[in-house]
Amino acid sequence: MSKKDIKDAGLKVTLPRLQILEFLTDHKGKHYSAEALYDEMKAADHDIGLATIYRVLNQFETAGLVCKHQFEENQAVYELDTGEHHDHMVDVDSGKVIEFYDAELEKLQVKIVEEQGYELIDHKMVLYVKKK
Amino acid sequence: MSKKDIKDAGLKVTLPRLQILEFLTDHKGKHYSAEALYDEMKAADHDIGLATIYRVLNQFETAGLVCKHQFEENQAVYELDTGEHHDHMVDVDSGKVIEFYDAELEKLQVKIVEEQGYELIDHKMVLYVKKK
DNA sequence: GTTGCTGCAAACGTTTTGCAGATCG
DNA sequence: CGATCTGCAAAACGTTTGCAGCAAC
Repeated sequence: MSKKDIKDAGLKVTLPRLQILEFLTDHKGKHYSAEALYDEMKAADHDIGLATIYRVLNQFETAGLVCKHQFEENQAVYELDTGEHHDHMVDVDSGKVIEFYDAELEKLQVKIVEEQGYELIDHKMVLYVKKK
Repeated sequence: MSKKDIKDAGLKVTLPRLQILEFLTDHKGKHYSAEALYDEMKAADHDIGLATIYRVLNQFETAGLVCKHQFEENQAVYELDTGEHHDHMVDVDSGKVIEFYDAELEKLQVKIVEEQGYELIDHKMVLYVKKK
């Protein structure tokens, strides 16, 4: 139902937006940098400029269609937002990203911030790991 | 014991390095961007080029003398590494950074990665919070 | 037809680098 | 004195933006 999602975001349903959203939908759980997505689009014979990729990803992020992460400090990556919150571990050897969700961890975070008199708005968590 | 730390890192004890390390030592637990540090050095009448600040911070990070964090996605900040691990929460209204350590949280992370057959190498965690 | 979108190239802010001269040991 | 370091300016990097033409509705 990608067209509807774009429309609901108050955006025109254009070819670049459809193609990007379709690609991310077909690759749920995978993470792409703007540049990587640019190459993927080119490989699929979709001629989209890099600037458009950035613009569309930002719009999609605002609309809650994609999530943006910063696993490496110099480049952001994006993935489709499926609505199911999860955190990530990155295998430092292979670069592989593993998604996980841990209810206890989520609860603990709320507890920690409340102990300090705060309310949890958002969090960022990446575990860097290595195969045993 | 700042001179010794610099020497132990295999670096020459130069004025810029001493002045930067001294400043960070005098401001434990505070976080500075390279640019902010540059301004602080200028304010203290220490004429250090921005490129040198970056170079020295990178060398200090490699040597384990300072920690680098990415609270906002466009600018890294540095703080003295006191050897005591801690995580951070950022007040989204004031920008204030609060350090905390939670043993349970640390244990839980190890448990989570071990369940997946991994070993925890490092982690990155920032809680974005708001006063209640 | 009007509005909003796209591509291109140029601009941006942060960080890195090449190099000639200065400093450390 | 030799090795390393510094400052400067220029380059590099990922990302954003201005603008003229194009696509969507």
